[in-house]
Amino acid sequence: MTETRVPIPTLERLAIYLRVLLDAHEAGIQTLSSQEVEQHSGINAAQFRKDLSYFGEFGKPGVGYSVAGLIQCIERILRLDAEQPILLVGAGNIGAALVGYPNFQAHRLRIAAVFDNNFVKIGRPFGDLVIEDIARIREINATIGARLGIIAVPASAAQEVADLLVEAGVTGILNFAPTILRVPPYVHVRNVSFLQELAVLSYQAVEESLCMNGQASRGGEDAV
Amino acid sequence: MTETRVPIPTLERLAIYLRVLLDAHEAGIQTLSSQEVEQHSGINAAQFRKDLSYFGEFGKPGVGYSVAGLIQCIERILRLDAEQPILLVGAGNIGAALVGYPNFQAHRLRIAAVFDNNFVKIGRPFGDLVIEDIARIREINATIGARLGIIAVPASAAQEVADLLVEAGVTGILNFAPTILRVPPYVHVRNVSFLQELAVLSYQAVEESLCMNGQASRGGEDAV
DNA sequence: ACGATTTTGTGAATGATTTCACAAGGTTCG
DNA sequence: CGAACCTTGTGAAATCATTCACAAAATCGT
Repeated sequence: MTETRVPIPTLERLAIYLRVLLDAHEAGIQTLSSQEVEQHSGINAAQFRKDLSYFGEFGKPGVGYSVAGLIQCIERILRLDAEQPILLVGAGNIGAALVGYPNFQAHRLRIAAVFDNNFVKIGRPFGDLVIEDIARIREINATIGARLGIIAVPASAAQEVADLLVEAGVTGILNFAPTILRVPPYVHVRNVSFLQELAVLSYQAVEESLCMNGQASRGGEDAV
Repeated sequence: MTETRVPIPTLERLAIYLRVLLDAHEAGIQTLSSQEVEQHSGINAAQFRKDLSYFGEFGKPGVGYSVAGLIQCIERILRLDAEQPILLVGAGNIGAALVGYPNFQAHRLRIAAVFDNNFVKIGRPFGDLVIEDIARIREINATIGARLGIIAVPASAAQEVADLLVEAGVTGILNFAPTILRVPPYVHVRNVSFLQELAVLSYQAVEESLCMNGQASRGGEDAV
């Protein structure tokens, strides 16, 4: 195991393995081989082993992986071994879905505060929380110390919110708004776009590549 | 442009380009060069050109791309040139966020029906729609003819719902439940996992690779 | 009309990720 | 104990994706 940078696809799969392991643990299974993980995750056994090899050696040849042990290791890798507070900005439909999402708890992810800029909403209850004024985000996160933030506001406000989150000390942003966010290089952004996912499916669901060759201008006005 | 299979990353980016183009169109811009698209999308200009090259030639050397023209082309590629009906299963928080999502319209994606298995919910209004009994999904899609479906139910019910969607004629599934779905090979699935995204961010947001090397068994019981 | 300038489309080069294949370590059972 | 059997961890090979770099095409100014 040499000291290389961990590929992002590996990190993404780590979360999948964790889910499989938690399910297995729930079911009382004590040990799992990479082969069995493949069965449950759909991810190639060699891939699983190589993914883990970026972080150390966790299995026993001839036996497999201790479910409980590997859960702990992956949780530690992903910093999910201690409760991870999250700032949510945007008390709309998506925000409501997130605070009501039951699966966060199992991963020790906790939405610690909700913010909005709509003064009608501020002060109202939202799940277990009360909606706070976005203007107070920095002040409030001085107490919470969250490093993760979620942007669930319209695209037009997303950049402004991103700036505020960064200023409040957040270094990882989950962005639901359909915009490219500009952030300092040490801040990580992941975008979730329902539209993008559906667009890809829309293409794939009709596999006829009727691949229209042609020049640029059609329908609309010509270029220049 | 040789007859290769289109890479999935290319399809994902197509949706991003479309958004940039729609924004530019809104702003009254008539022409865009690949360089300018890079500025607005963060995606390398050469990447943009190569992505398009899988489908044909859409630009004019020395000029760039007709915004209106390219919008039409990408919409046609992604099958977003005609209204695309979608079946939503699960009238919970995530379902509510989706039916209330304002950006679908601009992409001619329309949630055409909502289903649930909870008899308390069936018949109630949900956005502009009325919640239908999941048992009637096949019958109802015989009229709608949707090829896309969204699963927004708990993980425990997701596989069952996937089977029903496939039976109803859906060939593309957007899955919000944290499970691996088993579907026939001609059906495409895309998973959206908030947990996965946050887990990756959680890792990235603290870049100290304190990389614990060690043997498998720790904390819990030994393997076997 | 023509040289200077711009920008496309695309083979080739590079880089990243996945898969293979196998030595080495561990287990089981006679 | 030792032979048969698993399963891991990992270099090497194969596959896949991105970026480079440049010929060809279009425009503009004179």
